[in-house]
Amino acid sequence: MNPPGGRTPVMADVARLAGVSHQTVSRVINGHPNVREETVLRVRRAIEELGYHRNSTARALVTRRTNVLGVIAFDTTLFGPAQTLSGIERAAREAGYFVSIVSLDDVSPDGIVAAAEYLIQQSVEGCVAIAPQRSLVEALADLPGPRPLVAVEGGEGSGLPVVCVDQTQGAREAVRHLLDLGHTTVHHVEGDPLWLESEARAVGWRGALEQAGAPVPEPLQGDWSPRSGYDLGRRLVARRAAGERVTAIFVSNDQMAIGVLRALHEAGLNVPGDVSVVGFDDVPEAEFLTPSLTTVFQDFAQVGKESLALLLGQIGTGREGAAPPAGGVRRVVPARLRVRGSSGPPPP
Amino acid sequence: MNPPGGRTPVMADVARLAGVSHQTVSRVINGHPNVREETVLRVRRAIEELGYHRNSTARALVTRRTNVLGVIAFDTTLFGPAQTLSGIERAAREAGYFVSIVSLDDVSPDGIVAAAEYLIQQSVEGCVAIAPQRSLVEALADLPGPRPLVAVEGGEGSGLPVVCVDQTQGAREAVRHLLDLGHTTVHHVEGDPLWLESEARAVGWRGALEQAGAPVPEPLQGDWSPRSGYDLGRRLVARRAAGERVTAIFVSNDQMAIGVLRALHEAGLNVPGDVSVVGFDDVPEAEFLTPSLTTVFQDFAQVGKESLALLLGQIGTGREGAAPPAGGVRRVVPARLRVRGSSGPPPP
DNA sequence: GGCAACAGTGTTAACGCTCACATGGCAGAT
DNA sequence: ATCTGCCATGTGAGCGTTAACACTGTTGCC
Repeated sequence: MNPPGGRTPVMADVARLAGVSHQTVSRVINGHPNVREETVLRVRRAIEELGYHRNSTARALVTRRTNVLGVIAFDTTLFGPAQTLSGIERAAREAGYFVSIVSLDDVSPDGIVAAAEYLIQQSVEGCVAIAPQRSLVEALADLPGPRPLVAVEGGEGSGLPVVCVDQTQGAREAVRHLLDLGHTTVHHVEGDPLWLESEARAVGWRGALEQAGAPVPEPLQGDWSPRSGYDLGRRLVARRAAGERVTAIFVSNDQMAIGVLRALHEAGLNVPGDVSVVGFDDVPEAEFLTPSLTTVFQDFAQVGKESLALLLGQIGTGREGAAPPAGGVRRVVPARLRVRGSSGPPPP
Repeated sequence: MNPPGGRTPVMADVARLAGVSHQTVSRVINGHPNVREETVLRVRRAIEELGYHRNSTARALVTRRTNVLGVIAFDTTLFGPAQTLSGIERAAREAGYFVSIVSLDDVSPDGIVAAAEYLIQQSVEGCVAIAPQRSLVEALADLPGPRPLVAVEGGEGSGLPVVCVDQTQGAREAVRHLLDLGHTTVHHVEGDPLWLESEARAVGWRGALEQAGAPVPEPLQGDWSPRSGYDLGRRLVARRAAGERVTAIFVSNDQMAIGVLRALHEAGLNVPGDVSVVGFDDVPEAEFLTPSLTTVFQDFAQVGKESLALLLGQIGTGREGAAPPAGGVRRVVPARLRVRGSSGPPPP
């Protein structure tokens, strides 16, 4: 490169080459209006020639804006979080922000503190927490962590602004769909009991049953994994063998539903002939399982977009010194039932 | 807060409160050895009291190290990339680096240039590209993008250091497994033809057939989606109906394999009785499909770890001014066949 | 007793940028 | 001719930190 000493070029190098002051270079870079056309061109050429790039660190130091947003996530390999993260990342880039992520290995308070510390260290301007667990949301709400902070799927009452899918409504629709088909009740395989989504879906399930005056069977607790679905599916098969009437199962996510389907199949039970199964998430393969899986779709991309919008709103108001929107900001994205082949009328 | 004016406290504020110079504060923060125990304590107390956090921007400016690594990814919602990203993130955090991600919406040259630009803007110290497509790798290798740069799954010949799973070996083992079971040949459903993984697996498939002297049927081109698997599965069913002997199918990923299974099922064909199916990826649900899916496991966590190690190595050598490791650095992580229920001997 | 070595601390100068203000020129109004 | 105002540009300070060096006082050794 051209600049003396082979350093990476700085603004002063560009200025020298273009025959202007460093301030004029700055003006050109930032699109300041009052620069003569010809000067702009000359500076641009110099920038090109030197391969100059603005040092974002120096800029951040003086403007006090890092242009970095943080994302705290729990398990980004799961379908939902991965989708949400992707949505956030896209929206952030469009808004001119960088995204720095930290994924937690476990929800221990220590881990959360460390993550919060980590993001503060990095001087993020704001943060989205994909925080599907009550303990995590609460810890984040109380901690002196990065602010502003928006929670995705965080339950109510934490005081944090929240964006979430209406899990309860989705679950209710799923269960109502099964009841409408003629089932006298619906069994439930829950997700990881620590997750808010699991809780909210269970609430929806129970609500729909109670509203219909249907009996509420004991739910089974899984952990989202296909294996737990399989194990609990076998449990349900055993209950059935013991005389309990199990004709419909609402499973809290699609992966577990796959395990349940497997257990039913092994027991020689037909889906939906003997037992109907409904999942949650609408993973891409749901449609192509055998039978294709009735499930509940969540618009994660929308969740990502909304949470970023909320966060940017907070950053904006924060900067203008206005009062942050009063405690209970909450945006809810609706869920949609997708009826497919795994649900049908009960056997006679 | 205590510091005058309600600003966020800076080092000088801490220094004043502790009755030392700002440099001593800096020493305490950075764990410099030559500070009296009692002074350390006093400074720590002052830090605590003021809620002081080091300004990472100022630090980065003077040390010329941002402590940020970039990750360029293509589609982080797919199983492989999501896993790899997670592995990278974890390894980076352990090494004391922040991770900034940018995911490409498409592989257009423009998009790539924009992503490269974006990361340079952010002054990343290095970058991992989860770049599964030839065009992407080549564009990145040629572009004046962020450096050092490590490619994950990038093919050979780009000159970039590469970490990848041995796709070809995995595919070869899968096909050999089917041939060993007695199949006279193995059909192949390819992934997205633009992806290197797809290419490498096809190479392994063809190689194994040729080595065994088996005929090489025309492969079918998919796009990784369950739907394409389904469509191509129906195509194979049609070929079978037309008299072609199709008893074993090697599918380039598990999602498509699910679609193929569905198509076979719809045609009344039994797996593995009539047709054997082998996938690739070993997604968590593979074991719980009906039948459980024989597939090839890839250790993505390992890939993430290795790529980060490679990148850190480059950053290290770069800093010490040593020559970068000669062109062809390439770390290969082995793939492992997981035999399950979807593969068996051919019908008589 | 004198001198080197070192621990413990302070002083000053960068790092590369933007902001606030200063300057000079030229148009139009007075 | 003088003033006002705006355009185009330059000058200087400062953002908060670390690095280099300078300065004390104590210890150890000949």
